Amino acid sequence: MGHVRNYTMGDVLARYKAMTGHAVLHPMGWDSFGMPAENAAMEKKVHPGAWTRSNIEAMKKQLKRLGLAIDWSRELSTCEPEYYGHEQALFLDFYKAGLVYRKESEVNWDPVDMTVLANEQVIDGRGWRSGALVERKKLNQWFLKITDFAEELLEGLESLDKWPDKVRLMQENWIGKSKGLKLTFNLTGTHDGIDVFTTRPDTLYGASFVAIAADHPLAQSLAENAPALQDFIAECKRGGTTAAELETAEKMGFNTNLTVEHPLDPSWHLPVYVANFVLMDYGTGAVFGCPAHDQRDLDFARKYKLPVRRVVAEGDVTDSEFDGDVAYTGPGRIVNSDWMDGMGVDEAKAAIIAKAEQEGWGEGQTQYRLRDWGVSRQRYWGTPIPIIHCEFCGVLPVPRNELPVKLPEDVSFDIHGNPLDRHPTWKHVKCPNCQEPAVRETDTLDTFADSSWYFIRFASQPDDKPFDKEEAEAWLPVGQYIGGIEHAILHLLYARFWTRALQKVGKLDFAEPFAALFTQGMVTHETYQINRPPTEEEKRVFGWTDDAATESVTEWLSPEQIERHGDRVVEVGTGRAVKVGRIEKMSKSKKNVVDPDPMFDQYGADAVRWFMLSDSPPERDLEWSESGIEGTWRFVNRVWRLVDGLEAAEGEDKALDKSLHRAIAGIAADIEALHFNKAVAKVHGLVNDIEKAAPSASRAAAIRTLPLLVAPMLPHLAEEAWVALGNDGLIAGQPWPSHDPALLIDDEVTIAVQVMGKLRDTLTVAKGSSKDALEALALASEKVQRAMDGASPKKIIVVPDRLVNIVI
RNA sequence: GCGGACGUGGCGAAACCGGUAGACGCAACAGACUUAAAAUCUGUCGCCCUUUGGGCGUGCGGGUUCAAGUCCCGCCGUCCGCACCA
Repeated sequence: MGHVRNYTMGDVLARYKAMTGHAVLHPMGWDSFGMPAENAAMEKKVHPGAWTRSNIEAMKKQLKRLGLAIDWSRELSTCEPEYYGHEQALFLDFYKAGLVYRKESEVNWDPVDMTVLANEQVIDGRGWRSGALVERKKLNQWFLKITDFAEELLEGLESLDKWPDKVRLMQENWIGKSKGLKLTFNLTGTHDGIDVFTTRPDTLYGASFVAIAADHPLAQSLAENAPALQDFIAECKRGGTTAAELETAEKMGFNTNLTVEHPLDPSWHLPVYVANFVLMDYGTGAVFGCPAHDQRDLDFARKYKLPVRRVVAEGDVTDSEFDGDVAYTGPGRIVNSDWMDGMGVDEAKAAIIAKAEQEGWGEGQTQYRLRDWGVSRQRYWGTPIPIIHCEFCGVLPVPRNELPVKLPEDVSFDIHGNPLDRHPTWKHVKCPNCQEPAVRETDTLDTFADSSWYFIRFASQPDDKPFDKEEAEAWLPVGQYIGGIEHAILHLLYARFWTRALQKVGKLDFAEPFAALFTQGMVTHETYQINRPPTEEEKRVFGWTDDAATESVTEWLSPEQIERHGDRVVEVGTGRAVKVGRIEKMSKSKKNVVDPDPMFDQYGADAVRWFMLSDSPPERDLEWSESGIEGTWRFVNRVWRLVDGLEAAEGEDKALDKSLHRAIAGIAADIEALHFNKAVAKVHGLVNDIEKAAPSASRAAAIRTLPLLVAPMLPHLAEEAWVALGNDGLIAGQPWPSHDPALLIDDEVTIAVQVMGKLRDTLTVAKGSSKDALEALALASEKVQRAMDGASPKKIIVVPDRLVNIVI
């Protein structure tokens, strides 16, 4: 249903835009590589390709029933070599341009299944199938240099004025530009130093330790002769790789017993720790800790009993000794900092950067939180990375005339690990340079690569290259992109990067792929659970004894498996009590899904479409309900009855004319703004007015116009109505009806009359009445006089055509 | 932990630049039609009271203003994202 909602919105817009004279390209494709297919292969013993293609067929059938005005001639599927072969060509273009490189990076490693796990396959620090404690392991992996574009991607956000502010802000934070100081702490008694990046150089006098990442070269070299440190580093590597896990893990440190000199006072020595909360990927992999003004540093300092020195005054508190467990990160005057005392935070930052640069122990630097895009996946169901590794010639691109590098079909998922790596023949090739035996790269590309350029392929799809520049540029950038908020950062940022990368290698001449973005809400439904005794099978598998087996198993139920008797909810058939759970996004795992097909059967596609557009604003979640779909079905029938019962009549109905012309203008404006729920409300309003009106020429005209107004939303009904009203051809080709602007203006308005801000009366007056006239009318009102209770007005506020407020 | 949002009747919501809170729909209730039911149609529908009137009301507590759902400050609650799900 989530897709149904998404595509219905796009379809309404596409149909409306066509009616208003625009050339519309409304294509459909399948982002069809990825883990679900491999999971299905493991669980159901089907080939990922067969599983994927049959899903696509089923979904396509469903979308066709929904009545989408889609140009199916441009359909594409990312798992077919006709698509991913071109992607491999683009990858090689990027490789040639220096936008691709290899480096070591950590993955979640399941030591039992001997396989790499995705973050979602790590549950509470354990592998989802094996239950083994997950470790972090380093592998050589491929990266795209998105950081080369960090500044551009940040600046580009400003031009995206048709994107939600929220998404732009999320991307801005993701890129995470920060200005600070990179400085070197000299290791006491040596000529070596530790480079540290800080955004708070103003707190340098509050430093009480230096911490380095477990992967930091210094930590690694110290560990060579220190088993305790080796153990500590191993400890740090336990657990997942996600930011949430790393940052919520308990702060741990290992004292190296080394010290560094404070750059502003070489006689002041700070201890050096290896710490689990310092990330090698960000900055220099080392930080200095100022506990009084950073929460993480404070937690760490309290745990290891390190000094906590206040260097920013909190209000008038300036004591050197810092109490409490909440760091102060707000503004204030610098204190206890020698020559910086009395400066503001920003002033101090600038001053110390200047001093560091002058004295040569540091320099001002801009850092980005954005990391390069790791595109390697140790999986089968993805685009093979077109690279060959030769023992003698090194890393070589696959020759262009050998593309596409196709996935082998004969693979098995019986044992773990990457099937491409295990395949007996696939990876063994001759080196294109020296002809000696060599091996293919067995990593495949992140599926985000597939979704980073599919919109270009929609616009232009020649056989011999990924796209034709002129043809693609004729359509692009995308005029309106509709997707879920879950894509706010990664997909949208990668696609923006990919487009820029194409621009850099000369394939395209624009930077931003999506001119306008809309993020729609999810379709949700209640969840249902029952407790039931275990089956014999479950007892056997889980080794439950008969005693233990009296404990019940909790199971999700689908909406068809429950029925209501008043307030009671029970399971169909068994009558067991059902626990009604939270309203959540429809998902197969919680079984709270509603299959569109039976709904099409029962109510028709138009009623389903209307439901998707009604009530909830499109950016918010929509709760599916049985009574809701019945309501929309009734409405579709009402429209049909109006058309079916049309009688020719004479005479003008001015009020209905106004209602019609307002609806024409209002519905158009709402669709343009993607306020589909408001457009639906306006259609309801018009239908109500038509039903109430007596027969007249105006009423007949309104009924004849109605199908055009609902055509983008209810295309099937509209076509039927069009024919029933005696018109030729398809309504889909008709222009949107025009409206008379004169009919949108009222000659009378109802204004509010308040006494002391409270509503006491309303008055209907001629539009544009003078302030004096409104004031006089308001004071003359009996209700107003009663409310004033003899008091005399002190002040009267008059907002023409709006209200009068009398202050006494 | 960091970042982002959201909170209005029984429910989904609307309310443009601060100017009549609750348009429109769902559910519910009453009535008409019917032998009956469904469908359809008509009406009621934020809460409270001393009911041609009045008081209260947009998560909670403050503030600004003639006037606050809307602006400001502080809370509370819920949801989403966090780089190998897509």
